[in-house]
Amino acid sequence: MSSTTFVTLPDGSQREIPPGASALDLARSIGKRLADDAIVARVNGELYDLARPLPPEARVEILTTRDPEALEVYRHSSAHLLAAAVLELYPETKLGIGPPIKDGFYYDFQRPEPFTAEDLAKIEARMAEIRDRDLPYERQVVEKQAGLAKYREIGEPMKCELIEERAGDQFTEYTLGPQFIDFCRGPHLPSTKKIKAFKLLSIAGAYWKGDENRHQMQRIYGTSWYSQKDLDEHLQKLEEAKKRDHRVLGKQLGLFTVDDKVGQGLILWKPKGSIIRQELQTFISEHLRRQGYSQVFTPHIGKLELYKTSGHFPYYADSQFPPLVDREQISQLAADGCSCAHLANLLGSGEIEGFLLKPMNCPHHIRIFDSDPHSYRDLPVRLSEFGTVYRFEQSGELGGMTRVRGFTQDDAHIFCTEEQVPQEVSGCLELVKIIFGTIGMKDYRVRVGLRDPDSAKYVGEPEQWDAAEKACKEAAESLGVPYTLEPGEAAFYGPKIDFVVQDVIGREWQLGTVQVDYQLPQRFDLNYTGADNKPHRPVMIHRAPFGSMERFVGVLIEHFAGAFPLWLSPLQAVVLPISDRHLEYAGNVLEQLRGAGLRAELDSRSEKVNYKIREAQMQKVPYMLVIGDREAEQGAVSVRNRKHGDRGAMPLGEFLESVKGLIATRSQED
RNA sequence: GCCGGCGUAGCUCAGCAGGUAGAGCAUCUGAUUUGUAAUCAGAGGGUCGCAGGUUCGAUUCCUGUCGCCGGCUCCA
Repeated sequence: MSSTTFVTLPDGSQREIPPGASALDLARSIGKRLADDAIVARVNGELYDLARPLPPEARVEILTTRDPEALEVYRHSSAHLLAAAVLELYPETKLGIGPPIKDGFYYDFQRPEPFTAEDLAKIEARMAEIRDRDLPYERQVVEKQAGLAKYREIGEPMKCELIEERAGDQFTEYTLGPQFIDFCRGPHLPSTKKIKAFKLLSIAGAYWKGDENRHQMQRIYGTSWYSQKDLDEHLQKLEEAKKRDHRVLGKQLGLFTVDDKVGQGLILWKPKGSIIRQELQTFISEHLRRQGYSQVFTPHIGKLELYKTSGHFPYYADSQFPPLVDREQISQLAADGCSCAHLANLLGSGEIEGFLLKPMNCPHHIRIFDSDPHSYRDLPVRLSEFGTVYRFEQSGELGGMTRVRGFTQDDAHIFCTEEQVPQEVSGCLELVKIIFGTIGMKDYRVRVGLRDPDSAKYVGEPEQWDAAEKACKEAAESLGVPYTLEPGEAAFYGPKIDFVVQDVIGREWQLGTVQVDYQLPQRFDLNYTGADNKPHRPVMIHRAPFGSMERFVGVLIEHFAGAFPLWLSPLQAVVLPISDRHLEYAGNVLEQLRGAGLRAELDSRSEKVNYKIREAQMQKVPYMLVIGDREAEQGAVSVRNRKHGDRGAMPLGEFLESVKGLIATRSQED
């Protein structure tokens, strides 16, 4: 054992401290402030508890509240505090896992009784009590077998399972007070009193190890922060987010509705929402024409056989509506004594011919492509359609516009030669970039879904996969935004590039997607005649830059907090006469606004302007045109902008020119 | 699909330890004629999600069902 510990600090300076000294000792020797702010240490690249003795030679970095990793440790320790409180109050509870997560932490518990909201308050109070006891989080190294025996004895079967799976010959555990002990890699805070502000937020069900075949546990979610102020701000932010929720705004602004008499997960677009959708479709159609796409229309159903050929049935039978079967066939089966159970089996296995509500548009487009012979000179053929598809999502997953059972994709399929793939993929990405740029959506991430080499669920030749994955990676690269490679995230027929955004409560949604497919052309035996006068197999690219109109508009509502840019606003201007004697001129103004192509309305109610303004403001109408004596005399309008307030009077013609310009360029300003 | 919570007027919500309900906003009517975020008054509006059960009596308690919310699982 060396007689001194040599420490190198981040600035390169070196120190010698007594052997067995900890990072906390080191911090104290540097300064009280640092010691107070210290959360955890990074020692030779590994995170160390502050109290853990340093090795003889150590590069040490003290992590304080400024470091993101420190916050994770802080929240991990908060999770332990939660578990300790739960065990004190409900000793029969069994522990699962309790990691930190974005903005907080959770812990999974198993207990016969469900936790209630009142329990949560009790647990929170007990957490505060334990926190005030100033208990240290103590790290211990134990031998695997001895440790296992101990956890078996205290009756923690899930901990035993984890130890069996994850531990080497030794593992670490952390205690908190005389009772609480947890198999845990750590590190943790030095003491509970470091935890300043926390709140338990919700209870939810969660399968043990995320496996729906295992038992279900109760997960308690919480959040913790370095100060009450930070916590309050975070809670405030959650409140604000609720107001931006597209389900709330969609109702307030009259954009869409879901009616259980129609069915779960089926969006009814109200007139105002329909305008937004229509504008988006016009917008994208312009770019499709520019990029040489052809538009097609196809029906909502197709023969089951079609989807057997494509492979969608039976791979995805569970998430499809069952096939539509004609009456005669049903009667025949009944006459043959077919039971309901048998019928269900036959339907499930696809042994009864029928029609399927289409889960995807590609088979229809493929049949259009194949309805004519093609030469290499024709390629690429780009077929686009705002095609509505139906998927039977699990009921617990449905909600708002982001997860639905019927939706319209801004879909297209490109049939091209293998050589054309890279160029076509980047063409698709360019389109996505234009769309996101126009909308002003910057917070999206790009996910390149690659095949998982271990899995057999993919179809196609490895060489083709390699080529397609390469094309996707290069295209993502050229996009100039950060992207992640995600093995195992590919579609079964090919790699893909996805665009993922977050909603107001932090959930991620996939929007646009570009997928390279070598598989379907083969399944459908597609051909084109090459320059060598021989048949060749085309490659298909599936792409939908918005993903679906439903999800995209849902995300857009939240992105704009309901205040859509002028070109997308369902109502662009509202005319507000001050009194009845201005009605005639106001009607005149309305006519001219509409004549210029604006979506405008007249508020002719006998209310004060303030009242009308308030209403228009809450409806987030971009322009309010106040009409009084002065305006009527001068042929002017007084312009109030929803964001900038009173802009003063101007001639109507001038106003029209300015908004027409903003609309034509799809400006984000108004 | 699973776990938990919730479902009262168009909306947001109150109420009921079991005696068939109330506010604000919205709507309608009247008055007011108004200058940049709510003028005043009056009226109408609910088989308390739906179906069973317990009870003299259920919006309230129980069961089932449908839907919504949070999470889990899934997501071509």
